[in-house]
Amino acid sequence: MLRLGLISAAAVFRGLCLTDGSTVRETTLASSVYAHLRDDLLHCRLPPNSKLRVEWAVAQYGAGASPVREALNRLAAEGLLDRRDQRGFFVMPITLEELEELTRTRCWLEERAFRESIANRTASWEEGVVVALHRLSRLPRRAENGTPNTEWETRHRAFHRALIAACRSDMLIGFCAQLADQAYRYRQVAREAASVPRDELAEHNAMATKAINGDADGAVEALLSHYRLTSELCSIGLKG
Amino acid sequence: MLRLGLISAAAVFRGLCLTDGSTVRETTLASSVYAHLRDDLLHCRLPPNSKLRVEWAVAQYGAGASPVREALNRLAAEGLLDRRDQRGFFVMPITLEELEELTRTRCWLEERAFRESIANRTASWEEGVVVALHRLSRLPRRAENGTPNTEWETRHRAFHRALIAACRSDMLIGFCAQLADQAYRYRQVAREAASVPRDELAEHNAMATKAINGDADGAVEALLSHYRLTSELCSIGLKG
DNA sequence: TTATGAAAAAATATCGATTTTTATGGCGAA
DNA sequence: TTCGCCATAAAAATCGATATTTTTTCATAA
Repeated sequence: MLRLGLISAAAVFRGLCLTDGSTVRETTLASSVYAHLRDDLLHCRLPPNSKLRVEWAVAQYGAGASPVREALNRLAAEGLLDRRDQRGFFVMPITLEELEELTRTRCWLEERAFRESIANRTASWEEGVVVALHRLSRLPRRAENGTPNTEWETRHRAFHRALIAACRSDMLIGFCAQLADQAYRYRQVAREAASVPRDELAEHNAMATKAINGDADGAVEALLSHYRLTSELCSIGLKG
Repeated sequence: MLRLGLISAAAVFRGLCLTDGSTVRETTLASSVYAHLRDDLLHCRLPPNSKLRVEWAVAQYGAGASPVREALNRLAAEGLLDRRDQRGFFVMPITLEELEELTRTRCWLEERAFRESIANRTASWEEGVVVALHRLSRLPRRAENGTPNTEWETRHRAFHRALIAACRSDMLIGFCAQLADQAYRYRQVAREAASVPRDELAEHNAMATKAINGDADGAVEALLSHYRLTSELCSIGLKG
């Protein structure tokens, strides 16, 4: 069946290029709406703190209320939306306090995951890190005109996932992914104070190399200062 | 409007005594169904690995497909259900491997949360711990006939929440709560090898006292052995 | 007997309309 | 003005029915 009427172009095709993975063909409308909404939330195309009306989403994504509400419920459970009974859904706010809590929590969890990964490292884990780093290094972070490079973001996410892949806890990896989603929102809205020059490739190189060499303390130090610097730049972007 | 027909008694009243809190009056059908389903899942009244048909839940909880599906989507996002597009929802399985991963992850996160809580302890945090411990100590874990005491479980959860309450990360507290939910399921299904005698009050006392006295290492050691022992008993119950 | 595939049954996913609740906009009174 | 209060509008929540997909059944052929 082909749905017609007041629908956006995005709604026609049940697929999407995701931030944390490749293009996927969604099988249900609910999952399609979920993926699109998630992408719009991560890129802060939906303003933080604003109300997200069901009717708006219905018109925007070309689905009925049922699949839209299912998608909204998922996103609320993941912490990207705030759900209030009888009141509707709201885009989670962006605040300095939340950024600080997020950064703290993220450093705690990623340090543990990274240390476990290093302690349990195998050849295939090492290879995954090397490949992810190589792929990341082949792309510029932004285009010449300063536009963020979506593919770079995808590979960046994949690289950090590769670092902790051997930690032996899918649950912990999932938590880290949730925190990475939140951090992504902050980077988008703050535009990360692009003025400060930064050699990200060197940073990524350092943490990967040290991890592979079994220098856990050094690797963790590199990873955490990477996150803290990013957070600091976001913080500047938020204030300024 | 009053719904009639093939509905269970539970469906009539939009309220519930929750495992991790007191009785709440739910405001929407979706939230009511969510709370009931969650409770049934935590107590393994819905068999692990079994299919959870939407129609069954509709009949069981006396709501339409829309609110039921919203509830199911939330529970899937929280890791209590497995959602497969076009296939439906399944109760998450109970396996030895998952128990081990769960225990590992839980120890990592709770240790961090506990250490932070102790490092940032305040008078009101200490008082919260003391009160929670006292309340827990006033109830038997089981009735004389061996029936688990629901109120004890509630207070047990509250006690562990109190321990990490000062960690300065609601996100981490939320993750710990999710892991506690999972652990609760394992304890229910394994019936926790009740044969082994165990002085749980002493265990709780030890971790609380050490934490309040600022003995972080000792408190963490007490907390983690508490979790590991429980996990071990569950493991025995699962195998046997 | 086992594999195959179409028909039937069952279950999921979705829509369109209705009910219920909340938010809004005057309008008169303190 | 500012506060309440009712009528209205808007939005959320929910239902009942339908469309779509998966699963099962069962007859038939290899």
